[in-house]
Amino acid sequence: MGVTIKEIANICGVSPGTVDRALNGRSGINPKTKVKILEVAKELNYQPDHMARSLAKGKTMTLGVVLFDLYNRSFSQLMNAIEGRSKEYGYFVHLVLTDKDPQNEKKLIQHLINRKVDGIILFSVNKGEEFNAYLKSLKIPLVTICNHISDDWSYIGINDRLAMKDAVNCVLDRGYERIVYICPPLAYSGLTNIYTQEERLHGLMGGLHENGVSIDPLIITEKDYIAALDQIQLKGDKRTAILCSCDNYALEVMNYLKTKGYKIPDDVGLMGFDNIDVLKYITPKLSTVEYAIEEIGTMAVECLINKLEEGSYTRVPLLGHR
Amino acid sequence: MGVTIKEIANICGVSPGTVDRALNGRSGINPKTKVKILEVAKELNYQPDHMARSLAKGKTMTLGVVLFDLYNRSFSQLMNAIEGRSKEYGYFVHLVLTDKDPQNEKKLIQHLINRKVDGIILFSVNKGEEFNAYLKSLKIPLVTICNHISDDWSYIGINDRLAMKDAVNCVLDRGYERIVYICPPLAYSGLTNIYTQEERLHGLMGGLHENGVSIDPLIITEKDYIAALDQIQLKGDKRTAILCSCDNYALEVMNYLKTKGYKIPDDVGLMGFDNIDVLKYITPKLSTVEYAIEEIGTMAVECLINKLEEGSYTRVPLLGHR
DNA sequence: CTGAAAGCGCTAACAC
DNA sequence: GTGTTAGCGCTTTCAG
Repeated sequence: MGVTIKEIANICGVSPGTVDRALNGRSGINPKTKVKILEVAKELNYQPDHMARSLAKGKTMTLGVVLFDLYNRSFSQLMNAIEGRSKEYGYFVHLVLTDKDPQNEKKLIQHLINRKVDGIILFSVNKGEEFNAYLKSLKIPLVTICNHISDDWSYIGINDRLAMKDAVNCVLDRGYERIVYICPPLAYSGLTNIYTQEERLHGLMGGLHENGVSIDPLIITEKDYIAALDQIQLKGDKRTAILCSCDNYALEVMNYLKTKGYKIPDDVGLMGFDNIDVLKYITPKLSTVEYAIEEIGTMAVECLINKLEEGSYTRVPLLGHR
Repeated sequence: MGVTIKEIANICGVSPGTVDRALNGRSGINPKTKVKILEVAKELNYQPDHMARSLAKGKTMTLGVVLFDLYNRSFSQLMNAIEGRSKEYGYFVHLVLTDKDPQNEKKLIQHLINRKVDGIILFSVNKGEEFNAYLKSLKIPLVTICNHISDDWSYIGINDRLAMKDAVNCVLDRGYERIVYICPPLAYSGLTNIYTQEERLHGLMGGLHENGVSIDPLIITEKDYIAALDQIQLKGDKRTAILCSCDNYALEVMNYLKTKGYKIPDDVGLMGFDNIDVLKYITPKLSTVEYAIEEIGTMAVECLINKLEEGSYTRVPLLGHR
């Protein structure tokens, strides 16, 4: 197919080794022969075979990225950021989507290993000791994002707990006295990795039980949370606010509230989490928790590449929110 | 690192060739030795080195995917579909994002070539004879999506022209007599590949000049189309409809109209294109043109893989819309 | 400064 | 049926 190092060597009357020296700027080569080789290479539009190089060097300059899907708006923003930053460092990405299926995830990680990616950025659906041990056995640099697995790995994310607590305080300040919390993933508690969601729940509970306040929220974990919500009396003597563990749910709830004729935020309060970019088109404005999702992506890349090239993980502080 | 075919050969007291036969189900091997080899392989958790295999076979089982970005909602839906379908066929994807920069795109395509992807799915920002010749020189199976380049390649997309024409007719039926068309990409006419946008424009013009109708639309191609729109008197003796070449613009326009206090669709008509999934959360409901964006992705994968494995492109008819 | 040669791990054609 | 061997294209060590 393409022109090889060998052909260039033949044409220049030198050996493949010398061509390699010229092409890769290694030392120990006569400037004149180097120039000539480079000329010929350019002439022939030589393009190195990445595959062969990787095999020889044992390094692929590829990062594996494991995400749930690209439907959730945050995930595509995340991926966009990861792709961009990786490219800047000369690494490229190998994206696999698990669809939140733990078995699938294991298979796909194994696949990335077989493809000899240099490192992995993992938004995991698996959890637990066994899985952690498996990851360790892979002996590959790995950075976890959004869902924590264990302290064996760098973790990039925000302080979800604190963020949700702040959100709760904000809601209480506005005078709501009754809280409905929507978080379907909690139904998978113990089954899959819902670390982020659990953190947010903790934040919720924390916010509802301090500073003299003590409110017990009504927690909805049904998959069909709209149906569940429909069973609840939303207007009563106490003003109700519906908090959602992410904007996606909040948007669905908003649609529901609209069809029911409830006014937001007067009749019912509503709050999301993530500040996905489409919110700017939504009316009424949805209250939410904002943080830099792209930054999670870029930090993950930097942390991973740092590990690859310097040999150690950098400790990344939890990112901010507001 | 991992256990190799050679080690297995040693352990089983056979040759690497035989191990290969067992592992890859090739014929000409004693069932008994095969069983033994497979056992040992499983025991040692043998994992084939994809890199080495690719080098030896000259096939990577990887598809390169070239998109603008993942910000546009349609693009992430597209990518999600591509990843999923590829996986089903045992191919994996190598995603690169051009950010609509033609030079960048060329660089990234070259990169995919160097990585020896088996085929490419291309949503191109480049166009023209020269670029087409370049693509041909690559001698690699390639499928174009959304933006047409030339008939040298399979093209997967919808009949944008007809779809827009239908949309226009629909708008006219509703009694609007003045049309503003928003399509900033048209400013790049001749510079980058805006095939899809041009088709939509043709559809628009077609719809406005037939069946006795003859309306000249006001076409806005400014990057800051909101500012441009702000210069225009929207309420007058003739009812105005604003058509947008995609939902993204329509959403921005809707925000603008809301702040100006215009009622949609009474004061001003508004129509988008794409039916991106977030529209279901938008009020008032945005009129739009719907088509199966995921299908473009899956068809592209199938068309490309068909070419890879059968050796010929399948002709894919333009997909439907409504 | 340059060449020769051994490998990276796997495949496949050709012997035995 | 099985072993041998020559690659795939590039890197790298060791002589010279």
